[in-house]
Amino acid sequence: MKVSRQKSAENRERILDAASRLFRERGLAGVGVDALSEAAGLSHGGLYSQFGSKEALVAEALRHAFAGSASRYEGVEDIAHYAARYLSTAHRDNPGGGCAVAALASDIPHQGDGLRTEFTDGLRGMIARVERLLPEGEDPLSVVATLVGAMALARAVDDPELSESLLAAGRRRVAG
Amino acid sequence: MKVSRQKSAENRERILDAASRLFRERGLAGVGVDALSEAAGLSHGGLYSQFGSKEALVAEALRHAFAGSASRYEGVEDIAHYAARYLSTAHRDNPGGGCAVAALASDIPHQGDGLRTEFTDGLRGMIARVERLLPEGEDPLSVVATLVGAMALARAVDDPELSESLLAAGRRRVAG
DNA sequence: TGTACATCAGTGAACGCGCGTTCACTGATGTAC
DNA sequence: TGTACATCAGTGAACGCGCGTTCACTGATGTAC
Repeated sequence: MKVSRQKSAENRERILDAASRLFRERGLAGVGVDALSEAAGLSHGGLYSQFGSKEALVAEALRHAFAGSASRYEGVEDIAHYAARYLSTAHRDNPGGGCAVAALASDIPHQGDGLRTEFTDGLRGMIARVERLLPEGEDPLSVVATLVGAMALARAVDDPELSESLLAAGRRRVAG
Repeated sequence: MKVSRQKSAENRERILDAASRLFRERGLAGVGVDALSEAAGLSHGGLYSQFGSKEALVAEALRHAFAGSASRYEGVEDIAHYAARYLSTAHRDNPGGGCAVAALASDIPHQGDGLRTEFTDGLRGMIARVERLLPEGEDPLSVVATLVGAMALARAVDDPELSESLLAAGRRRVAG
């Protein structure tokens, strides 16, 4: 059955919310079209009528995730505060609602050009956000590398103590 | 047909070489059993007779990759030299022969306990290697986070200039 | 050293399954008059 | 405002395909005598 324009727009938003969360939680290859449509409360056909292909949906979901990241650090005014929030256990334990760069970094090299461009744009946004908080002359690229690396490793290891140490070491290194 | 013990051991080694390379190049989910056995020159049945399951093979291949990493930095005597080699374009462009930590970091959180333990062991090896090169009091964890983060991002972005800058920024940060 | 035979690494057909995608269809929406 | 009808978001069955895995079989190896 047809559905009102507003309802359709709501459905689209619901798909993107679910997709961007699931992709960050389980990786791009770890979420199928069925899981995506079920999480959004539609049949997979409905999802195809909105996005046309899984790859197109992934690209939009990635942009959606980056838009959320941009707003999440708005009130932050110094790099120590940023690092404390980024390298927190709360962020580590909530990849689905967190930074898409840290969640998907090693997935991206195996993806198509469109996705890599989307990812690069999102990373540039993070770099710009960090740069505004740094003293003149400090390189935002190495700070971002440290933040992303520490978070990715803290999520990967199976030793909680080592995980905490990685976060703490990253915070110290970045905040000086 | 049966095969001599030596031939069988050679086959096992050949499978592990191919698997550890392919997994680092395409990710754990990106390589199927057929691709693995073809790369090693066996049927997939032969692969199963050696390893029993894909997950068991992945675990052994990961250990195999880490063993290679351990030997690759043997001659290195200071951290600047280590960083220059690790954050080189040669390493960036050869993930299949490079560091498994950087290649697989964000794959690992979605894997079973055995693999996470294997990964954690490999990461500890890298941390120990870095620690030996650092001056007293410097934290090897933040150095490793910077190295891994810079490499993962340099491989992910689609802008060659940004990629080079990420490597260079990491080298500067680590080497002082 | 030579013969008989059990072993078992490797073969290849077949399995069920979930993947991404297609498509004929439905029926409320929203437009034309 | 009321009626007629074209639109199109969403449904659900079906598709081919590649996945990981199983298993009856093969035949050279390596052992027992």
